[in-house]
Amino acid sequence: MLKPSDEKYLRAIYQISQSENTGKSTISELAYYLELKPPTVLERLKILEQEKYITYTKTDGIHLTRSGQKQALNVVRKHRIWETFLHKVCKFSWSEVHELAEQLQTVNSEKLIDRIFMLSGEPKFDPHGDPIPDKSGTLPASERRPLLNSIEGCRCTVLGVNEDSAEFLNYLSELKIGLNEKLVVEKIFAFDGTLKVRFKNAETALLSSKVAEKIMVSCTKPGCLCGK
Amino acid sequence: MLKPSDEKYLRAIYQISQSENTGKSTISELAYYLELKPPTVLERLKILEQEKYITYTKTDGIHLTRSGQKQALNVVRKHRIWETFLHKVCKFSWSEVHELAEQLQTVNSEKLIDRIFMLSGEPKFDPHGDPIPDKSGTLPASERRPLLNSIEGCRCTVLGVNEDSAEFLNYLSELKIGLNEKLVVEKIFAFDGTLKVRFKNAETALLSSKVAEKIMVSCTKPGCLCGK
DNA sequence: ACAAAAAGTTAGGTATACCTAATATATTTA
DNA sequence: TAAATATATTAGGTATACCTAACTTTTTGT
Ligand SMILES: [Mn+2]
Ligand SMILES: [Mn+2]
Ligand SMILES: [Mn+2]
Ligand SMILES: [Mn+2]
Repeated sequence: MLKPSDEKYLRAIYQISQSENTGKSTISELAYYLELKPPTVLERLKILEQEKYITYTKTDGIHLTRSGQKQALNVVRKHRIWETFLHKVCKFSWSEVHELAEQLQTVNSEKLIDRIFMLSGEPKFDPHGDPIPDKSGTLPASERRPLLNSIEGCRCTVLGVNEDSAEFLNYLSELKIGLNEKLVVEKIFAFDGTLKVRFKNAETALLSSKVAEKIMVSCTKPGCLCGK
Repeated sequence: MLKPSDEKYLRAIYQISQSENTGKSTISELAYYLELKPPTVLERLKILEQEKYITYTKTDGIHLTRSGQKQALNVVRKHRIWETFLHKVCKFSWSEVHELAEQLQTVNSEKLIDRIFMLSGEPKFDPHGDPIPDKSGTLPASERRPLLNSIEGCRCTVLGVNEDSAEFLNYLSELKIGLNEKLVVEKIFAFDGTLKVRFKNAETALLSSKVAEKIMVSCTKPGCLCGK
């Protein structure tokens, strides 16, 4: 049985590997993500390596083994189910659920996860639009891509975000960007990559490339070239 | 803010003080209850004493201070609300909820407790019949007493139990004793205090004094002398 | 009242999970 | 390519939460 702290590490490694296109993570990234210092992380990685959940070499970085991947997906499942439950059933806001789910995900009962998943209506995606793995670790398909990869004219639906910090999520509220929001990419300013988007209600907003990179969307304009 | 482990100690001290009629607890009782060794407990008590949650002297045992009592009641509140939620909303059985609630009670969010309390229908008693303190620490009134204190002829309703071990709760299921069950004390055998009780459906059971001591009831026979 | 048993206490030890400071190794960048 | 910078590693330290073994004090039974 995994310790709560193992679960944190494996989920973090999984998340970082996902957001990087390299599929790996490094000690300093992990340390930053977990709010720990590099020596602490290194020490722990050695144990996770002994336990065969990861491989680590300086040159190749940190990779999940098959077994580690399976464990990580299970933690991700628990985390996202709790987030969904908190949002749908307990009526917490989009930006409150992550922190609470971090605490709740440590509770050790598959039966409990099953029940709260049922109570939440067994959805495929969490309140941030992230896919919920099934028990075998399979993720439901989606055509998510960063809003940043848009071309002018894209009609997108906001599926989720790639960052969980309250700071970021509150900023999105400020910008009036919410889950399942539809928006049109009206203009892209080549100078710094800023996007001008228009909402359903005809209001517009300017999004920096830093923000647009973290907003995950699917394009709904038929025949759009954004996905190449 | 209390550490999870402080909360465990304070709840344990509260529970023991309640079940003893002396209103205090001792190191070895606590150690037994928490499944720890006496030196571990002693070490911790010194810290809890420094933090002004308890007083401890060898002669007088362990007492909660006013502040400790307040904290303890809050933990009890969280614990019993989780138990209620697990039973009523998640459909866990009477005997499963305690262990899970021990894990869940450590989660730190008053708002979450409020929400799940609401989802459970804001009841006054938990699935074991124990009263749920309100936010100020006030317990709803009830005339609970151990079944053991009965006299022959008592008509009782089972309100709860004084022990949470799965072993005990499963034994009760075996004996067909459940919450809100009505029973009549038909005979008390002076030799060892064993009680013969009769259920609504006319079946009977023999309960050892050890079991009867832990079953909490209220007597519903008008003018019964059991309560003196 | 005294021996035996129980409860409490002290001393010293382990494992975990974190840290800082110093050093070594890679990677940038001028 | 050499210096500057970033990243990884080693060494050694702290706090917490547990333990056993040995000793002391208190309670209990005869
Ligand atoms: Mn999250
Ligand atoms: Mn999420
Ligand atoms: Mn309980
Ligand atoms: Mn209970």
